[in-house]
Amino acid sequence: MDSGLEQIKRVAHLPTRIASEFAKRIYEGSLQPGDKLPTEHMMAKTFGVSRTVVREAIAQLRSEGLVESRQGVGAFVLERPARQIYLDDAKAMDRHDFRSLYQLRIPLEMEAAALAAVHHTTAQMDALSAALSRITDTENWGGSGVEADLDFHRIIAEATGNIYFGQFIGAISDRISHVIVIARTEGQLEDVIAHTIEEHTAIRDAIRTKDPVVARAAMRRHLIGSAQRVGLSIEFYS
Amino acid sequence: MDSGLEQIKRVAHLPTRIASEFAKRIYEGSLQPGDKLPTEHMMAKTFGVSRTVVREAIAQLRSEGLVESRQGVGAFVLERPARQIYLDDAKAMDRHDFRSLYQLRIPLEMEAAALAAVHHTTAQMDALSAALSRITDTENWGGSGVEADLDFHRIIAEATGNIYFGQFIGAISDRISHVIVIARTEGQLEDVIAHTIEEHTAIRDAIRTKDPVVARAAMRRHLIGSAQRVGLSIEFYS
DNA sequence: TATTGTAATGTTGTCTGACAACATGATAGG
DNA sequence: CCTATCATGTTGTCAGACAACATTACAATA
Repeated sequence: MDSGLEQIKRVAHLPTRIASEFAKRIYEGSLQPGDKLPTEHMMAKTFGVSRTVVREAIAQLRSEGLVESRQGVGAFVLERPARQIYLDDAKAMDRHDFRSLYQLRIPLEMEAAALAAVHHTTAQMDALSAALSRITDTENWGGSGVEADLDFHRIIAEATGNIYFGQFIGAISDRISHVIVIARTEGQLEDVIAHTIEEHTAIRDAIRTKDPVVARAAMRRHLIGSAQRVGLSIEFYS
Repeated sequence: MDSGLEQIKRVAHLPTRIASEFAKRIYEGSLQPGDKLPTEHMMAKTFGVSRTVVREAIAQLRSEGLVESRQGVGAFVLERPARQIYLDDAKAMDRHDFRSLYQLRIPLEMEAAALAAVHHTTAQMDALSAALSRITDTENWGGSGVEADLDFHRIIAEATGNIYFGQFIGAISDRISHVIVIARTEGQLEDVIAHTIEEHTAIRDAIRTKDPVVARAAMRRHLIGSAQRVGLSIEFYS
């Protein structure tokens, strides 16, 4: 089959064409979050298609997370998630996956601590101390304690001043968070809690020194300790 | 507003319910890539809805990349991309973004080289040498030369034996590849090429020694050199 | 017997019209 | 001023029709 002939014959699917047109407007900024799309009736008239085609196009945009429809009102452009990286979460994470992702997390978190030592702001140090207090003060080690812990790490990633550290470490945290919840619910020994709190405090203090080497070492110690506490043997060379 | 009342009142959007049902079947494996979905007519009868609702559900699934429709034939489940991590590429990458992503890439690639030194297979070493030959032999430094270069790094990531290294480094490579193409098109000095080839050869040879520390150091040297060659000053502590 | 052409049937793509359900704004009544 | 009702507009769903494409079966011809 001559591919030139096939190209001539193929007519683009109408809903996809219209969905692409609006996606383009959203991505290039001429349609902003909160903006209302034209009514279905108006779009059908403007593009010279049936309302069915318009509705299927909106179904596509909805599925892509770009718009939401409100019955009786219209379709509105959604805020695009600040998140620029997405980790597939369709499959439940088994122990091997967790170990693999944890292994990848280690060099990232260590580098983030070093960069945060150099680049943090006063506000970020305050936020880090607040997260540390939430870790220390929690009465729900496996619930809000995990949230505070992951917040602590996210704040460090943000303090690198490099958005990708924030994005990647945030994505990884989201993916492993429920595994950590389960691990903490199953074992709440007091010395485990005490070590975890001490290690986080040491990281916070190390970052405050502004010395990247010290900060990196404190994070390394915590990640090793943390892995051992959940029975993980992780090979790494950082 | 009492949230219990709101829960009772809210009826889920029909196309979304049907799309979710099929997405579930696809994710849990009862529908496999290549399988044909029931006809629209049959689905409408089975679910007791109009064909419009079914079509909007299929539009959603199509938009999620889970199915493709063939006119006159039916809708078929698509292969799910092996990729489990997605980097948003809606926005063009500027120099600052490139530097930030490169900064994050450094600890990952160094750790990957170390792990690859320990875990590589004979086939992976052969593939790495083949990619190295493609780098060395290319007459199109900015085209197939870049492809070979990124393949080289992907093979190393795969040789870690940890799928997340492959996924993350692959995602990053896809995102920065066209920037590298442009950089190489703009400057093709012979000593730049010679250094790049020598550094890749050193990495290949270091991984072959099975010594993670040596491999890590070779990758570090390359990443520093590579950054300098494109005029990037990157702060890192690995 | 093998190949080609045609007809029948089935399926997706699009259109039209109608009504249900929801939302908003204006107006009237207390 | 507040509440209820009505009118109008918009999305959600249904039903029917026809276009466009795909597949299969059967007949005609070499």
